Amino acid sequence: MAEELRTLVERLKAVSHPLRLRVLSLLELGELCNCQIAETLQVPASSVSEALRELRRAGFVAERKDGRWVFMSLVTRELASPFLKGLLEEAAAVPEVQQDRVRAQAVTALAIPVVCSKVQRDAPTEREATHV
Amino acid sequence: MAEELRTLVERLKAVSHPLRLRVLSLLELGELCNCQIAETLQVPASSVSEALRELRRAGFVAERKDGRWVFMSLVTRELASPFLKGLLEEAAAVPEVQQDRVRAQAVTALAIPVVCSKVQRDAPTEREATHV
DNA sequence: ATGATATTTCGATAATTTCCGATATATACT
DNA sequence: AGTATATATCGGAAATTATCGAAATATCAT
Repeated sequence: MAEELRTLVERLKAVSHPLRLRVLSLLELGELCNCQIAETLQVPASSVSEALRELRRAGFVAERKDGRWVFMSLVTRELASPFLKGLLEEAAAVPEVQQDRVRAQAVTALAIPVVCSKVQRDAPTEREATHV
Repeated sequence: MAEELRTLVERLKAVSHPLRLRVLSLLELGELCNCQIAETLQVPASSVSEALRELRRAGFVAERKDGRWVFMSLVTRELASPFLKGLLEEAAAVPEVQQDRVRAQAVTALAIPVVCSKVQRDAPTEREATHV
């Protein structure tokens, strides 16, 4: 063990960001692909991709490629981290995060190709949330 | 309860910084004044003051004025926060933080005026030890 | 192969953060 | 009063980060 100070700070920075924190909390529900997250959070797919890259660099998230989709999930070993465990617990109480989870359930109920085409069409133009 | 996303992110940002994290961890030992921290960590007193301001803004730290000294301490209510508790636990395992605590014990063994004059003399010249 | 589409990287600007010496403010001591 | 000293604030240049459309890359479908 014996984590370096810089490493711990980098991990903290990785989650000190609204989008990245929301993405991290979403992944508590299980693995999701980039487009499912983009659709759930109503943000550009490139922003989600960048958020996931940072979360991966910090060691919180792992990827599993399946065809043209990349499924991201929490690294289970990380869930032993007292800090991450506490953070996820605290984040789960945040209203925005809870709303995201409701949206995610609607999104994951659909087949992935349906969701992703939807992202292609909607994200750049429509920015008003479909309620919730 | 029901913390806002923005609030949680601000709290995370406040500790996503090497100096601020070291200061926060030092305060686990008990209340310390600005100059004791500056001497312990060998950084300019103004940097410590700014670090403490951010930690105060985030709600982690409270001040108690006593003459020309300002003693800072952890807000005990905050220690109930799962995230902060986990973070402090994880930080306590970091070698740099452990070394800081050893230094702090030497510093707090001295009378405060002695320590503070020492800071006045030393801090501006010694620059080689700074990371961050 | 051609086209479609999921994801990543790039580019470029704007906004924010960092750092610390210098200066200001506040209290103590004589 | 004046001097000393503890802390806070300021200034402002450098570094870092945020953002998202556009372009690039990779895979699937026909």
